Amino acid sequence: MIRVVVVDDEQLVRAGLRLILEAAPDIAVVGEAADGAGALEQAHRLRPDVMLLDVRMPVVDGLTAAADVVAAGPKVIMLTTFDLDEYVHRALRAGAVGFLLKDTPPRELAEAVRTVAAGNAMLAPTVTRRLISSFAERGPARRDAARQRLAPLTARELEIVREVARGHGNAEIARRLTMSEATVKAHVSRALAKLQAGNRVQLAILVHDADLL
Amino acid sequence: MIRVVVVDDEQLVRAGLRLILEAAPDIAVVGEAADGAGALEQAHRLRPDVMLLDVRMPVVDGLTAAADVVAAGPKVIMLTTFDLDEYVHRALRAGAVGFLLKDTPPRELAEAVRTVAAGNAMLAPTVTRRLISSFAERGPARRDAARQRLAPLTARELEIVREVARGHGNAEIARRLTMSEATVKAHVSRALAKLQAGNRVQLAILVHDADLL
DNA sequence: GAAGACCCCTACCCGCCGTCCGGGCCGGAC
DNA sequence: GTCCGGCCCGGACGGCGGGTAGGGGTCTTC
Repeated sequence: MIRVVVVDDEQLVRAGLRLILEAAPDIAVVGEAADGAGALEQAHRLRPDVMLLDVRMPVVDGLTAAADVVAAGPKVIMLTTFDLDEYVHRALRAGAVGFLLKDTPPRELAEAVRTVAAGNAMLAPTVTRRLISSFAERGPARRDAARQRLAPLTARELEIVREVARGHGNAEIARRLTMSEATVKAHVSRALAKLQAGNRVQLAILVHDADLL
Repeated sequence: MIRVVVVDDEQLVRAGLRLILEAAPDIAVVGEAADGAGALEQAHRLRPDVMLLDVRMPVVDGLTAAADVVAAGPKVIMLTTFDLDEYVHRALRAGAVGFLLKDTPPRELAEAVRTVAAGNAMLAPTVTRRLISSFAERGPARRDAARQRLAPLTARELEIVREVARGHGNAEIARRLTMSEATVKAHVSRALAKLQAGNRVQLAILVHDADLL
């Protein structure tokens, strides 16, 4: 049985959600709250599996409460009428694993609760669409290219280049890896040649684009 | 009526998908193909609304064909047995708006076709989950912090620091901005002091985190 | 209109970075 | 065994990078 708490400032909405969810045999609504503060309190006291959080609420809104609720244990599904980008960003950064519009069909809402309880994620289709495009654009396009360029490096060379990318000087790198500064320079030089780079800055950029830290 | 083409190398799978989809009154399977080449041909000839593409196929696999199919018009939903990260990355970069596992329930499959046809996106829950976490991590958290650190720089200093972040040497920067190399050094030096950085590499990292190029 | 603040530019000195050269070590090929 | 190639290490030299000091320009502020 999946234990759910419903949070919304409008009692009518809470009642509606409760009706929808309790129609499912494997879902039980064990609590309700009317704002973010109440949500957090319920999260600690009832320890539900899933929490449905309205975005806009008086006093403490859902987005503000989300991070604390997530930290308290429950999976969080955000509910909203408008899928504004800013809402989505903040919600996902806060650790929410669901983001649904209030016009979601009842069956999908129950399905979302199950999906989230199982450790997966569920987003409204429009949200998914934009998440994908933001991923495809600034996604691993450059990252994979950078990794491929770094491929010819030796394990040791890569290790040193990563230190370079952290902004460390040769002397410091030498201390960290317990070797002579001259050796560090040699490795850096070899890396520069292999990657056809002129600067150690360019090495750092490559490593950063490749996401290695 | 949503017009769909099903692409899979196994005839049995194609037949199964056709059965599932044609059970829906608003979906019609208008074609089939057994590999990526066939998929592309059908995409051009039949101009379907949606194309279901298996990832692993002989000759031309689905991931390779996806980009061309997308360019030809149809929305693409990828189908696979395993949701490997690499598959997902390539598929989304190729422009696919759906990524489903083959164990998806029939009802959801039809729903995915409708969702995609309507211009939205549909991913398997496990895929959504990882997409979210990759988004939350590399969110604008660090970007804004970096921009704030760069704030005290003057316009000119920022301009020069950006050149530094591109991996250019002082002499080259001097040529580009038509000034003396000594001047470039002075600006860099000021920037280093303001940002409490020890290296020009650290400047480059800041600029990159701030997303300025 | 003079002082002050800020920005932009320049010149010189030193330390770090990068290059070139070479040696020791291990693996496989024959 | 011997040769060969790749990888890791080290030393000595030239050039680039960074620190310091100072001059000129414009805009505010009194």
